[in-house]
Amino acid sequence: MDQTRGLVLVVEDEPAISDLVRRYLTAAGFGVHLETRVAGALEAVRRLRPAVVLLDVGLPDGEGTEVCRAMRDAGDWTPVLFVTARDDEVERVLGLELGADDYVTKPFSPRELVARVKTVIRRSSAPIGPKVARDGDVALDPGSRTLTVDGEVRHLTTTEFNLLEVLMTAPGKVFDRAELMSRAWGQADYGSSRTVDVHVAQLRAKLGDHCPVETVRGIGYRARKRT
Amino acid sequence: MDQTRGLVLVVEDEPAISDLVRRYLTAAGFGVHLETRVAGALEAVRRLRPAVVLLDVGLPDGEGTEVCRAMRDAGDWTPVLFVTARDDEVERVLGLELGADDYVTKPFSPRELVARVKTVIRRSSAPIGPKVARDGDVALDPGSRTLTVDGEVRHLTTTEFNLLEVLMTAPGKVFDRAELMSRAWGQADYGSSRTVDVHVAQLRAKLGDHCPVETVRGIGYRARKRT
DNA sequence: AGCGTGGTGTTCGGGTTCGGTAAGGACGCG
DNA sequence: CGCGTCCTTACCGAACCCGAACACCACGCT
Repeated sequence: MDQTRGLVLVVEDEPAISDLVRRYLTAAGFGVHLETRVAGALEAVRRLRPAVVLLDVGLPDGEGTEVCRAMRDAGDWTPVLFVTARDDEVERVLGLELGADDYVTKPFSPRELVARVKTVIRRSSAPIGPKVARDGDVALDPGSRTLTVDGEVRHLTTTEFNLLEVLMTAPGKVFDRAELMSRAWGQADYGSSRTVDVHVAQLRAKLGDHCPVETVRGIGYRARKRT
Repeated sequence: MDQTRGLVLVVEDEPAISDLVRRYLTAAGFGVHLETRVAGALEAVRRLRPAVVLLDVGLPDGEGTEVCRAMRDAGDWTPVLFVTARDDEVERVLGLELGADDYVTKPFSPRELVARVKTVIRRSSAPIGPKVARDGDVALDPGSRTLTVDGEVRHLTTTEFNLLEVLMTAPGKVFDRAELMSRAWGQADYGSSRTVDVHVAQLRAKLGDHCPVETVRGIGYRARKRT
């Protein structure tokens, strides 16, 4: 098992899930180390210096969120990807305080999990410095989760920020609504709902003329490409 | 039957369903191979190397889950999409035990099925470079769904873009009107109407002299072949 | 060359689909 | 209980597709 792409620390107590995750991650070229408790997790992070930590929220001896918080308190900003059982845990996990990088909800598609691990790594291994997506006057900082327009900070809700982040980190690329749902909400929704549209409208209202999001009729949306 | 978007292996014993699925997938540009038994499925996977496997859970000679498990055990990570009859099969199929990539429950809308197949393929395929179809000054980018002529962006409607994309991704190949309808519109039914001609006219109007679409009298249209 | 026929280019209005938006309910949080 | 946020629904205007109708062109025949 070579780990050409880096080591993933998996903290998960259910063997059924951890086995599955291990198989997929190793098949994708990652190394995998497994912990089942909060207790051992922190120690493992320090010792192994993984590229990503995959954290189950519900563990036998505590919550995965504790691990993340402890890491951040110790100055460790290794990317963390949460696995949540219920949707209503999502809000808590994705809050500003915690510093989670992404999350997936059970039951999840293993392949999607791998895809998210890859993107998290790619994001974190990008050139250091203020990692901001920008478009003219608009600057988006995923680290502090803040948006500045004309040098002036504007408040965005969690959903709005996620949505704008997805769009602006791939300028020019067109996302259909299902894909936006999947990326910004963490769950796929193939029903015909106008949720995405409403939040895009919110973004436009808040950003005014600066809003880089444009409509692609019949398909979805995309962020204006900087030329 | 050519398969511009890849081959889908459908394992399904009910002809009513498999016929429907085949129609929609081929209309969407996928190649389709049908198996009705667990027995033949594995062999087909090995031989045909499909881009996706669409597995019915309930088959005459076993469960579709066996196929998935056998594939994974053999080191085959081809994306698998399950079709389940009952909701309570979902948990078992998705992630928790098996490593399916997605699922649909009967009865499903064919449109949704196609959307999911596309999603699964997108997730599994490696990060894509900008694959642009070009002809001289004309460049077509499927990712951003933009058309540039002489470096200047022109707006195309969804239908126009799809049509031009179909033609330009197979330069030199002649398409009759029914085939164009099927590829660009995603539906097979075709009365004798002049709809295609109208949109070709629109393309020519928007692209002017640069338009690579030429008429093949008595047959249909083709994109000029650049060598 | 003239002419006829079948195929194609083009125009245009009706009907439909799609996206913007506003209003209201659900939910969690303080 | 008030507040903020999210999601749904319904309505409306605009963009767009389609089909028909008509003009035009290519080709073959006399």
